[in-house]
Amino acid sequence: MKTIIGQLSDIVSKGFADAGYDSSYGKVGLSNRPDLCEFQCNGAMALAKEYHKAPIAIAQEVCGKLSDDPAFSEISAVNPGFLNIKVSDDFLAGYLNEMEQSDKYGLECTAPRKIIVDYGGPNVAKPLHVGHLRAAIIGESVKRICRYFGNEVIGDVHLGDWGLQMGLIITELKQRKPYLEYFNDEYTGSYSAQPPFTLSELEEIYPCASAKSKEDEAYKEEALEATRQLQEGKRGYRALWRHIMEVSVPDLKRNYRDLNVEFDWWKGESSVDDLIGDMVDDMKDGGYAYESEGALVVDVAKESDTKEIPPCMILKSDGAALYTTTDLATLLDRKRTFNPDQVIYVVDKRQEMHFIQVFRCAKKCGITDPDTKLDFLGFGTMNGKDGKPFKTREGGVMRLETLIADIRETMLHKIMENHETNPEEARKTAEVVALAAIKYGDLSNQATKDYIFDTDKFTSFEGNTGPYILYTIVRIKSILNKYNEAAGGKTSDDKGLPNALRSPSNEYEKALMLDLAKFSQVLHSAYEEIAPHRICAYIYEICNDFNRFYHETRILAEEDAVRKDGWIALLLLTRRILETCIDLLGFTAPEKM
RNA sequence: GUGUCCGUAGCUCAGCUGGAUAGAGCAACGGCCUUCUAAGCCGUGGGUCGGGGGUUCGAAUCCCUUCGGGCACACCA
Repeated sequence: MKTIIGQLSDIVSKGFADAGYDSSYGKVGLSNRPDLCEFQCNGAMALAKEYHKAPIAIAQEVCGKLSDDPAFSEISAVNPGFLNIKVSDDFLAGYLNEMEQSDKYGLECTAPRKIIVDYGGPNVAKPLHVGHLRAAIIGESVKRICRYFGNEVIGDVHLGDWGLQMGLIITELKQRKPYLEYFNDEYTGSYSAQPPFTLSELEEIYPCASAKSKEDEAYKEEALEATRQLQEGKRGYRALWRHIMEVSVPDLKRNYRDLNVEFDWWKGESSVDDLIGDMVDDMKDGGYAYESEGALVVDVAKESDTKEIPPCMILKSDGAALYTTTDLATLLDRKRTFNPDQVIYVVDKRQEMHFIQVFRCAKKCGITDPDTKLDFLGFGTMNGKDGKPFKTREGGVMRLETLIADIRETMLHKIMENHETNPEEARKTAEVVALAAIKYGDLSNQATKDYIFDTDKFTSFEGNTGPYILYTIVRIKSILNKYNEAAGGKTSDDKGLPNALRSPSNEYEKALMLDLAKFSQVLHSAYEEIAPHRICAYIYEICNDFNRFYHETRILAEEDAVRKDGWIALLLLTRRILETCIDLLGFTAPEKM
């Protein structure tokens, strides 16, 4: 079904046409003066010039053609030329009832496309830290939004498992345990099934090696050489690599599960290693790649560039692959295995230049089809309250696990303070609320901007926070459950509940209904702009309007059964819309809190 | 240096393809619980939208300029 704005635009456009004007000026938008009207059309002012007429005169003519339309309870022409509109109660109730009956609340989807969302990008052998949080949260939401629109969507974690960091780990391990068979070139037997390190050892090895390489030139050389040998297929190193993956990947999966983040593909840089050789040859044969200062590069600059875009480096002067190489090969792999219409990269915005180069290079060399959309959704830095990148109190990088545990702890305390519940139940609730606090805190900000991760703010029950949203949903659930119990229902199954909405009986109810009616409109903007924060702003508005309505209306005590059932239907739809939205954001609501 | 993003209330942020009196939340102050979860609701105060020009009937929004900040500028990822 058409969005409410679409439907109103159709009506107003007809009014313009009936009055003898170009109907394309009849576009209706949300009111920016809610005190005056619910919707508005500014077309008359834009038309004034073309017809050499006062805008208010045009608006009055159009208004005259529309004043009897049953969709409006009020339409007026206001200086200098606004058309102010209030929809009729019946129109609104009718719209919501149609929504209620429709799949996805009447959301119109375009033809399904194949989309890959590339988010995550964690390095194996390195614990997830707060730097990975935004990619996970935003990417998961983007994936869900794209999927809701009926697209075939793949979430790919795209592990960092093939670069210098692997060489560094191997080098450090060799220094510590040179006697291991992996370092013996003469060894031809099979390697141990048991990894020669534990997860915590591995997590300690990488930062240690990384630090050494920055000070010790020879050490770094060795690591580079080890990286190259690993990529060339040296047996012992490949075996070690498998061990690193065995130890690391399950831990990553566990961490992402805690965030309610799920990937369809657990591919990585290493997955495309065998594609690199041919790909590079093709780039050379096609005349795209040439040697520059010892390295193999492809020019990607364009005349329209406002700044110099350096050539895209395909191979380093020592012949090893790098970030760009694996990203290009990944695009090739994606084309061959999935052939997506669109690939969305949810990555730190500091990497924008890299992706400009990769995208251009991929198109230029035919690695990606010309009509495949490559989108870079660069997100900003997560800062602490001091406005500087988020750190632990000691100034180190905070592990994601620690952050989550801290927030859960805070939530648990607050829940225990507010209600007496059994500790086990409180703990589970705290986990659910904590996740909402973290995710909503992130997603309610525009992805592209830096934001301040303020634990006190995000875990607060007041204001524009995840817990406030959840609290509102829990309130609704509570009423619905009580209604259901009183009616003798035994489950919280929606099927037994009334679902026919009535015309609003007061301004609070109408405000809530208008919010719900905007669902499709909001989702379209969130989808088209790849902007989850639109959904946050939307549900915050719903929650505010619901709580006002709630405060003004004694629902369960209402004696008029028809009216009461209408309200229950409204609550049910409100709850379903809210739950749909938070699911798109990547979190859930508890039963109680 | 070049490019790019940003600058909105004391703080954290909205503001759709230009529209009417620039909005929320937090913090401050004042109300509202014998009634469906007060983790709520209602109200008060708080702004030269960094500065200056321009386009337009109309600018926080578009253009130019200036100041202040973030970030990026080929052999890391």
